[in-house]
Amino acid sequence: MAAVRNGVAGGRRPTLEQVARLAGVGRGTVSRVVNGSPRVSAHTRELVEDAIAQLGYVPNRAARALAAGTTDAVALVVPEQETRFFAEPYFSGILRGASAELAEHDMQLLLTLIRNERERDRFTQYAASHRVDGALLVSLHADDPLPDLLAEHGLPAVLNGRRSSDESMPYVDTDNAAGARSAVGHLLDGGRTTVATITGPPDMYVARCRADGYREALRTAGRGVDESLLVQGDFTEEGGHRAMRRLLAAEPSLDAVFCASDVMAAGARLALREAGRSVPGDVALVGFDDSAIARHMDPPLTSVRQPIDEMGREMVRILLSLREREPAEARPVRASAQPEPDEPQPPRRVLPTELVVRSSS
Amino acid sequence: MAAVRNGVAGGRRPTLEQVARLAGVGRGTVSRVVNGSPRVSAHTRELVEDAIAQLGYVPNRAARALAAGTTDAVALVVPEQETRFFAEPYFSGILRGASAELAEHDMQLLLTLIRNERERDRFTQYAASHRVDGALLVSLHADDPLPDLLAEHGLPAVLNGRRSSDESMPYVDTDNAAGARSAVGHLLDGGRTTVATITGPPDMYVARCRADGYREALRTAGRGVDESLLVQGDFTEEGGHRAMRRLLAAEPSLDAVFCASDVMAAGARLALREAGRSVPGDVALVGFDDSAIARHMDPPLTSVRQPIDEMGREMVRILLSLREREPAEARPVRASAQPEPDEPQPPRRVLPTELVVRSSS
DNA sequence: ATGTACCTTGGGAGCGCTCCCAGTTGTGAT
DNA sequence: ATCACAACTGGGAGCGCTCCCAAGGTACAT
Repeated sequence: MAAVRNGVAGGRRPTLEQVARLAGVGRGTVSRVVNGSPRVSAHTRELVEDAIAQLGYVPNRAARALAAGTTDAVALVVPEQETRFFAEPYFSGILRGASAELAEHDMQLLLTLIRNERERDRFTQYAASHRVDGALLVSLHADDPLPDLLAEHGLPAVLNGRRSSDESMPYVDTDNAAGARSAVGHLLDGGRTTVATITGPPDMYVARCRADGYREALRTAGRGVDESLLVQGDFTEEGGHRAMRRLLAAEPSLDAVFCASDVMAAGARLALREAGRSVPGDVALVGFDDSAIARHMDPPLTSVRQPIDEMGREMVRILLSLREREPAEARPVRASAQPEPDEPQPPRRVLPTELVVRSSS
Repeated sequence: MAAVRNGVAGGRRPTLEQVARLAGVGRGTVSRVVNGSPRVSAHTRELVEDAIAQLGYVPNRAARALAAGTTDAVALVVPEQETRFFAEPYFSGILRGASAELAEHDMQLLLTLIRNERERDRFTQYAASHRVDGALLVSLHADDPLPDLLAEHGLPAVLNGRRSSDESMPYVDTDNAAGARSAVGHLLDGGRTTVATITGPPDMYVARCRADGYREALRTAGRGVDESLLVQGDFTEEGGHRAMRRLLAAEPSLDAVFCASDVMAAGARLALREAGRSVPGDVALVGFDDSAIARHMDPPLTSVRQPIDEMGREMVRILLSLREREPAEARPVRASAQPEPDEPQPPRRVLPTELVVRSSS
């Protein structure tokens, strides 16, 4: 590799040192100016800024990372067994929100898809080598060891969605129960009498929340909850299809269904069509997520919208606030059950949902 | 991976130096082992590997980046005026493919969404500070200055899709004309007589290619091309809707339409429904992209699939090969029109498409 | 004047790694 | 035994930045 590093003229990128020389000041001063420290006189600052502009100086991030032990980058980690997650606007919403918020803080987003054991190890190593200042964890399964691994390495992390009702890590979630309540309430308000629901897998907390919301809405309306009207799906179209067929067979008088996801609603819609039931004439349908699918269904699907972009943004905000609390240094592994006095509990945020009414209900 | 990460003296992460001390060798030797250099005796290598395992050593990437001038990360850049791009499986496919290929090379993916001027500047700076070894550019407009800016900074880049027929940069594209030909050929084979097309904006090369494919297919079948059957859309649903209405008004006898994107096909479908035309009975419909929308339309849409994952992978492969040709060092800005003897022309790759036949045709 | 307190400033000391040049050792040929 | 040559190995010299301490200035009170 015969790299001729510096051409005679204009080859290499200018360094702090060169800026300092040109401005006639010391390195430290330039560093202060670049980092916006207030401890620089106005006059000197101007001098340095001129030199920076003249040279087109851009700080070398690698050097900064090495010297300061901070990287100005966070990882967005997506365990990706489920392609589902990926194609959904959900993902892109998180991405967009997180990216926008990070940009405002002049930080970078590292995207990490974890497909298998090997890639998880790879990421753990990466985190261990402190190439990122924190991690946003998305679509995590309850038994994923990743959060613990990160905590062990002293890397701050924020979850998207709780893994259980007593989530111990910082998280951002939507109010799934409230969303479900509004959906079911809407169906009842519309005069529907027999409202069923197609749920997600019960080992997912989000699915339980939505099912609970369904029950609460019925109780609030003074109706009893017929557990046979809760049928389990798995967040896939095929699962929604099966669930709907089962419902139709068991409960012919059914006139409304709340599906815990749009994708399942699409499957349910198909089953209804096959059974010759019209939507919303015979059966009203409501989904969850307000995805592209919802808009393109026939008829367009009423659905519960989550403020996804905002979730992404909020995750970043929390992550950054975390960083301020505990310096990026690897802290000793401490019993996580024992919070410190000035850190009463991990920050968390639950965002509201909104019902988008379309013609399926 | 029960690495005993920190010996008695907890706290900091082990360094090369510590590994060297423990193994009783020099820093250079450990570095060689870590980087898989062959110039180390088997015995010494074993010694070092033991020490690494014992200490749970993970190289500090920031230090490596600084010392070696290389970062083991590439940026995926998405100028995002068009949300379209983002929700589509197209994006996630590229992402998935690129991520998988990068993981195999132990490299990281930096995702950069560029929403405005400010963010573009930010990225340019970032690239200039050499925090990435290269860039994957996706969904670029023909007049985007980004490629030139990157070239100026000596940062290798690969495009997704050509900007014109004589693209000067390395790129990966699909054979859009061939895809269109197969779609239109399929419609003709099905006995359709009056086949129209809804095109994309003519200032996008991809749109022109698909329109050309449409023409070629007609000619190949021995039919003339009636230019009034080419109606311009803009890759949005609304545009597809408008275009279809125009077509229906101008050409009542029409019995097939090839849409240059699924999204436009969805709009067209709506217009057909409004006009009381059945699909595929009265009018056959074919889209392009094979997106989620295609599968969920009623009836499911026949569409042209592109090997998107593979495109992402291939982009990374090309980028890495580029890196080998020209060392990451900032090379002197050279006249780009003057290729070097050992670098005849930028690498490029055009991948084949596949027609996915569903019930809309 | 002298002292005190507070700012600003320069620059040494690393951060952990790679590069590369000697130095050391081992091998085979003379 | 001697020499040439190759194969290993150690460690100095940075990479460009931040951190931090001490030096120098300035302003005000004593």
